[in-house]
Amino acid sequence: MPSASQELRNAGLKVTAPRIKVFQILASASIENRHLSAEDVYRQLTSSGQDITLGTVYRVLSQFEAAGLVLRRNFESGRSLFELATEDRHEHMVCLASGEVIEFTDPTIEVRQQEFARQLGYELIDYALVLYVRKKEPL
Amino acid sequence: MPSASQELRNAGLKVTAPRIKVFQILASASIENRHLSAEDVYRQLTSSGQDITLGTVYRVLSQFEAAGLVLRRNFESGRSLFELATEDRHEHMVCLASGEVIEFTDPTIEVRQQEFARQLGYELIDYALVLYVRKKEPL
DNA sequence: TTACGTGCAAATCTTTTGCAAAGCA
DNA sequence: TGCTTTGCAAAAGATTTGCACGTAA
Repeated sequence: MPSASQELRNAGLKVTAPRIKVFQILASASIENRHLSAEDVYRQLTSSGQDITLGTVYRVLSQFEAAGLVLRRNFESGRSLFELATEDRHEHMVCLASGEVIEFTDPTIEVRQQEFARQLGYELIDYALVLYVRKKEPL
Repeated sequence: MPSASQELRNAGLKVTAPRIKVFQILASASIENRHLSAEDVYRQLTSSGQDITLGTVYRVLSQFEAAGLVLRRNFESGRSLFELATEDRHEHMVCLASGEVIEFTDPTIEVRQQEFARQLGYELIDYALVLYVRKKEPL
């Protein structure tokens, strides 16, 4: 796995302390498949003694997004969630009760949709799928 | 087609002028498959001489959402878009070349996703699917 | 050195809310 | 009449931005 500095350089971004820190937070969150708000990133940094501004976190996240390092999700209204961009496709399931975001993959979805588009005379370039769900209470 | 007043009564909402007006705006937008922001609804009303507050538009839209009359979408960041809830499900296919929007339905999609959510312990409430495609040139 | 990045705080935008007046049933 | 709804304006929450200073290359 390339270092944060390396990733930043590859993306054409000047290497600075705030960018490295934000990248590392996102990278470790990525391992647990978690989506973080700007506030989340900010709190994780300040609570571990790091010195950064919320405004800077927003600026860094926007730059990362523009550079293709990060994806911004707007599942619910009111705030964006950020996740490190990876090569693998995954869909999102959003729990309407808790706001929790679950990632899942379904290899057949893409195939089916490719087929669907093809039948109508189109080539499938990309797609967005979000399931809105509610956790079932055990009876 | 039932009147706005009738729809409101059926939903258990007291019939008031602001509610009727907002419902009618959404209904006419629905014919063209357009999604409106609260601001859009507000402007359409005030610009046609109607007297209403943006705050009231928000309150009415939230009540409609709670009553199941309206769906709130969060496609892009920053703001919600509202559309009248209808019986029929349809997906959207957006042509990246022409910008054309094609509606389509696939009865198997919902079934498969319902199954998927169930297996993970969730109940599927709704989902959003957008295909980004490109028109194939006949060779 | 020099253009770019950051801290700080104020500004902006969307949405919600408290309160008193007005309206539906 | 009694409870709900609305207007008005202020509040709240998320995100952006202007400016002066600091810093990577």
